[in-house]
Amino acid sequence: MELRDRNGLTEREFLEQYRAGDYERPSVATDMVIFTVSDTVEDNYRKLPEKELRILLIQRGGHPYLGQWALPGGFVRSTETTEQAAQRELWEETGVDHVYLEQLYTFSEPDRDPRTWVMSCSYMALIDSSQVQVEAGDDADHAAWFQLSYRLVRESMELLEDGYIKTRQYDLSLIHGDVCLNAVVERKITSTDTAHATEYAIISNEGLAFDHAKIIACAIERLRGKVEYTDIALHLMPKLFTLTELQQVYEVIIDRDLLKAAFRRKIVDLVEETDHYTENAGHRPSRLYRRSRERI
Amino acid sequence: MELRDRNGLTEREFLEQYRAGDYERPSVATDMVIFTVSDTVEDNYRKLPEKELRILLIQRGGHPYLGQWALPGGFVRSTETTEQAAQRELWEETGVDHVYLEQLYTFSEPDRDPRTWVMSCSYMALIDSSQVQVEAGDDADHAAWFQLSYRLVRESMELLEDGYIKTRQYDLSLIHGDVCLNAVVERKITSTDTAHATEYAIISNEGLAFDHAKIIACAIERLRGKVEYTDIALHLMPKLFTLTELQQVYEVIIDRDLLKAAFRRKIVDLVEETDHYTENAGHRPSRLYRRSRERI
DNA sequence: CTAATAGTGTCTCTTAGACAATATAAT
DNA sequence: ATTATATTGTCTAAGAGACACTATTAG
Repeated sequence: MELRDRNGLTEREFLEQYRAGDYERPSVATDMVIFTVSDTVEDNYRKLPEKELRILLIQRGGHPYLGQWALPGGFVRSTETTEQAAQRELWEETGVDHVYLEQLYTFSEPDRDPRTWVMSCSYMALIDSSQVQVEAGDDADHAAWFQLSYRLVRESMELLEDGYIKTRQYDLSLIHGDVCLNAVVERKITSTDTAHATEYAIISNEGLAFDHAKIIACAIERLRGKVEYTDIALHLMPKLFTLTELQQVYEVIIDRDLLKAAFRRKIVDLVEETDHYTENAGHRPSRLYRRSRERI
Repeated sequence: MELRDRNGLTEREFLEQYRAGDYERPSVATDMVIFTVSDTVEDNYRKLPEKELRILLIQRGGHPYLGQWALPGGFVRSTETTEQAAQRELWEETGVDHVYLEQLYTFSEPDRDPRTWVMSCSYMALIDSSQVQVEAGDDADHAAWFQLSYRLVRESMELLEDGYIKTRQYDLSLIHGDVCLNAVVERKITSTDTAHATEYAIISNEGLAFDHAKIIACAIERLRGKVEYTDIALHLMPKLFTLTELQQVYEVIIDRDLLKAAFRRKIVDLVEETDHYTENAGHRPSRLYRRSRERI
């Protein structure tokens, strides 16, 4: 049972004498796309407020990208996983603790950070509006919630001998008060008999630091995809909500209107009725629901 | 336009004087789950051979995990992306160049490698059987294709106050000749109003190095998921194939039989007819298809 | 002819899309 | 009563599951 390697060492002996090589190592950071949904103001007392999708950004106080806006993030420590680092970062920035958290993608272009070799393991977090207390973090941070929109603006397809290249350009726009950030992100899918790859590229970018436009694009696409076939959207809802509110959240995520009857049939198993109703709405009250504990 | 930070430095000045901190950095490796599909031998001249799903493993020649089997992989260099490292590794191990390649997940438990702090950015590759020339790599490598099976063996659900914990245990079995590796991987989904997380854990493990049982489980689940709604399976097919072969590949991936008529309706848009047919089959010849260049 | 697979037709049941009808609190 | 939303019903078209029937080759 005492296996020895070609130098005659047992595993214990090998590990005791092991010294890490002195080849270069990257720094590894986590960057987080933290989503929430908020109500817009509505002055007609009878009308329901609309929903908007927001993410948290932090204005950079030092080089590089001084003054520009970046995703919250930080370096991973040798005593934690990337996920724990993300959770720590989330807590530091928002004071929120237990949320939906999902790893997205690891970005590793060697020159993505001008300082040094930094990989970013990105995460997506969903927090419900009732947990977003203040206007986020301490003011020193210049943290702010930006309204997000992400729209297809160009689509093209090139046919090759044995496959195709499909290119889609999306307009990413982030708005917080007077601050308006804009980027165009391209998603290029190459698919031939012998290869298949998806690449993101930043075509234009105003005010977003690093390659964060790519990371945000990646997050929205994941969120849009998962909304269709999971209960992920329910993690953006408070404890109690109406079905119309839930539908609004779906609509703001996929950026498309849904038919009420079909929507309700689709999500009926994801929610549970309660005996509570909305009050003082200026119209017929709506039953309140909560996330289902059964199924899925 | 010349922004200066709190020390009065411009970005160029800042980057020139920048020295990476001396905090600890992880090594980052890529590990690859390389899938292919092969025919089993069939002696009845009339019967079609069955398909089996295989992945490439390499027997370790040094500590740690001496003699055990590991995924092909290697460290990422500071001049390349993780994806390029994966491609390089793939080329070194199989001599195959352009294939379907997809990032899976970054594993970062600090103690996942007993030598030092190593994160693994894992990739899945699909190569078609016609590209698998020899029995893989040089013999010195002890590389081998293992037949893979991954089956749900236990499922349980615990209801909580505000959610549930769903636990699934899968039996992972890898066979190559007389070598038989077995592992049980648990997938635990915790979902409450305030949190949501998916964790993998290795319950038992015989002969697989590191946390590679987790990585393999992650890859199969991704493959199974994507088979349902993309044309991913077509990257496992040679240039020309019959619809029955394609159905066999679907079946071996999802480990379930499909109905012929329904299957053909489902994939009709993913393939294109050719004017070629199988020959000498001992029964009615079958039309050969190729991957569609249109659509999707 | 026989064995084995190839390929197509059709019935049913379920689901998605579209639209309509009815219900109800606050002012 | 009016307004705006809540909730349910139904028609249709499309799709998935299940099964059966016909076609075609090597030997």
